[in-house]
Amino acid sequence: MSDVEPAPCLSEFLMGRMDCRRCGERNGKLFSSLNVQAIDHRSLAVHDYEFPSGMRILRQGDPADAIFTIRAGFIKRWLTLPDGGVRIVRLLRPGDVLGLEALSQRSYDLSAGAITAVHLCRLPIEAIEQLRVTQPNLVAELEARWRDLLARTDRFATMVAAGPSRARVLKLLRYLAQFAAPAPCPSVSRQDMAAMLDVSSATASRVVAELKTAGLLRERRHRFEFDLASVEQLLAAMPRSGSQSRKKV
Amino acid sequence: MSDVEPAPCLSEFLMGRMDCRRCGERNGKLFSSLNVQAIDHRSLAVHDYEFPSGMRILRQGDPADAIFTIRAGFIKRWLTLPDGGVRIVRLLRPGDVLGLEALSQRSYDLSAGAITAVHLCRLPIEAIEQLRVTQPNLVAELEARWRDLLARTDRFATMVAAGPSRARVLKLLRYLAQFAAPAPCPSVSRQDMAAMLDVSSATASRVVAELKTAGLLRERRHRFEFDLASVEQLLAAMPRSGSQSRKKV
DNA sequence: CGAACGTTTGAACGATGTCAAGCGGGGTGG
DNA sequence: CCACCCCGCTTGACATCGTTCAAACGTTCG
Repeated sequence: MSDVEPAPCLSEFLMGRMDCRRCGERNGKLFSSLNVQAIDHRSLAVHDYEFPSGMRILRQGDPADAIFTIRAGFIKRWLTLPDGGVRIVRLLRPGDVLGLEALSQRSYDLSAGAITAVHLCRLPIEAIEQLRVTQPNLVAELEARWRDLLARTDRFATMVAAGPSRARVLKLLRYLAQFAAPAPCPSVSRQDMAAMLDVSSATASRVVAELKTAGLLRERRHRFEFDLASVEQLLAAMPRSGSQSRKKV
Repeated sequence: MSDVEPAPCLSEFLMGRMDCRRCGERNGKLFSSLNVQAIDHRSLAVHDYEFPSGMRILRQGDPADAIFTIRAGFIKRWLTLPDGGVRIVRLLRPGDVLGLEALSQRSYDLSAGAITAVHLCRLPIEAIEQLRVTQPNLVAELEARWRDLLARTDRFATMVAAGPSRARVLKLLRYLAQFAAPAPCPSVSRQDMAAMLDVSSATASRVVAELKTAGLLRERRHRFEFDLASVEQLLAAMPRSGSQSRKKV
């Protein structure tokens, strides 16, 4: 599942103009406290898009003129190192906002790509700025999203992408299952695993392959299907599941 | 430099009541756009504190009723894993705000400790909330700080705490020097290095020791003194300075 | 002066990254 | 519609790196 070349223009995947009222009904959690009807839909259209799995959505450094609410599917955000290498920095899921940095910067500082097929709404920053003055709760909403993003990043770094390599892969599976719930756990390419965990793709491949031959995991239709308890058990049985970490503090 | 036991009460380190006007003069960058005189100093006192190196300042889970601006010194923030292990998640420096999460949560979600002697101002959240309504730029200021914190965390995880263990230690030294500038590079305990980089303290110790015997680094008065160029050079000469990372994306 | 703790250092095993070759699937073009 | 090709996955062999374990040293603090 490699990344597809960038669309010359997002409009290729434009589905239509959104009716925010209806969206609010369906996705109670999205900007829950927000009265989206306050958006001046005449001048600032909210459109929704569907991207196929693997599609690049944002490129690091792109001019940032909108944020996106994720209505369905999973997204990865990554950065490109000076040497050309790639590191995946976080995952986003339905209910998350993609591209928050657009609200205080003029360019995206991470690339974004669809891990699965994705459905999202594009909100021009002008629309948000407009709401900011009329909707006082929006400020708290945004603040909570920043905080949540940071906390998730911290947790991922310490609880998933740390410890012995093989353990990291297992922890990633556990994380993915919980992260995706109630949606099924999306399958992730070995290379993406490697880029998330800082392990070699060979190691990622080996661990997954071993789980498969042990009958504990299967991969069908771009889904990982496995028994969470078994993975937990393997992790627990693992010699020092990732802690030469000092206990005393 | 282990962590000192928690102070029963911060007031032990209370230096006095602050005059925000004078503080603003000295630290142009702190909440630069902010008119701190708008704080009602009668009811909501701003006090400043000095902590010795090693002192624990905040404990994960503590009730969060204030943020702190860092006027001098360096601070680490860490989380305690379920198994009791410790992972240092980020560093803060003069000009940073400690405990931003207090503004949208009722408890701190990371512990904080002084890496060096530290001087900070305590701002009750009530004071900030008060300013929020009178000072419209404060919202943007806070948003920028969240964004910055996240970007720094991303960068640290990908550019410092990744790659071969020995390279991580070197990258940490490079990072520290740049991070601390123009202040001198503070020395960091091998255990803290280990907790930041997810390597063993033995490895951290070995790399530092080797640099010392090579005459490239010395540790005096809780300072690392070394030639940045030499460390860069070592890193460059390092076999694959941390990239089995895929190039193509 | 003793105890506690962190650092240093050695030795050895195990884990993991690198390299390389073979396989398989999906997409493209004939 | 089929064949080929490209790319990612798999898998083995191997060398190296890094963790673990353990012991000794030094320093700080009581």
